[in-house]
Amino acid sequence: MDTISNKVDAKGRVSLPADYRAIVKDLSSEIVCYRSLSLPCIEGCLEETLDKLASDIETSTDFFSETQDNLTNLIFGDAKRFPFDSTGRILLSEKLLKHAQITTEAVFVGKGRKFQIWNPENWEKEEARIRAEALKNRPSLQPKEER
Amino acid sequence: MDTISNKVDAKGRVSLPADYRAIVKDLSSEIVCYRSLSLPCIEGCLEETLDKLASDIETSTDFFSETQDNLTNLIFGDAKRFPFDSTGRILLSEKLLKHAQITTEAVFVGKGRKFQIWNPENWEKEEARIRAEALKNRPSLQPKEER
DNA sequence: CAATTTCCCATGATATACCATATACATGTT
DNA sequence: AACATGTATATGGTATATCATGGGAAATTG
Repeated sequence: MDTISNKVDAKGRVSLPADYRAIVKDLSSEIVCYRSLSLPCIEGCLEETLDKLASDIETSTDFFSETQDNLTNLIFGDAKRFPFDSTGRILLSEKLLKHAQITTEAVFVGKGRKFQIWNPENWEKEEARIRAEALKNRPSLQPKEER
Repeated sequence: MDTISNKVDAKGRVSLPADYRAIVKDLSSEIVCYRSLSLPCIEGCLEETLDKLASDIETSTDFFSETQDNLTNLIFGDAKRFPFDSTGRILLSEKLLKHAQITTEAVFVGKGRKFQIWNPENWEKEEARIRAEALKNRPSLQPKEER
């Protein structure tokens, strides 16, 4: 999956890039979005992905566990279903847009089973950061003819 | 799923958010609410969820099941059915409202199989607390999210 | 019979579904 | 290679349906 930038209109509507939609659509007609815990971006995935995470938590802790309580609150309290309209758009909420500082342009970044939605400037910085990080951790990948 | 704030009128009536209702309604026309054991909020779920909890504990071989048994009894003693009116509202009792310190505004927080109802200010604090906690413990969650 | 509770209808606000246009992309043709 | 044509996507706007909420009528209770 690649990185695609789409416009966000005054109502907060964005087209989910066609490539993303194709993967999602026959499985279900809606996706689930929530604020990233550690980054200023929106995360999206299929509902089944969240369900799986939830049942993982349920089986690893008991009904009265405080950890479980916190996690389910965090995940399900923040996540929301976003159905598509007939042209393949979703209507993002104020809360999500604000968290990701998105106003008129949204960048979709594929992450395998999930994807992220960024403000263009923030994504640019984040990508640079990730690249720098990757190079630092894998010196062998660095071009040698540089010098 | 999702967190939604609705008004509580003078009679103690609140609309159950539409998204919540959709999941509940065809299963049964009423939900079950009770005071949270550990937090200043109301918890709600389907009756079948409580039934499942009870039978899970009956068949459990867990060493601590006696403690859980007691907790379950506490919940059952407190729980009460709340039917909807024709517009999808429930009438919360004085006891529940007082426990959650709710007067004019009620915040619904999704938790997957159940949900909580909070006083807005209390929820704000609680959410901040949970987020901070989750960030601290993030390393253990990370592997699951990554994939 | 008074007081409380339950039920139902009316309204305004909001979100959703639908339709129309514009843009980009790919395909095939001259 | 350039153009034209067709298809699929993206974007903008409007009508419609749904929901939250307030008020009041009917039913119930003490």
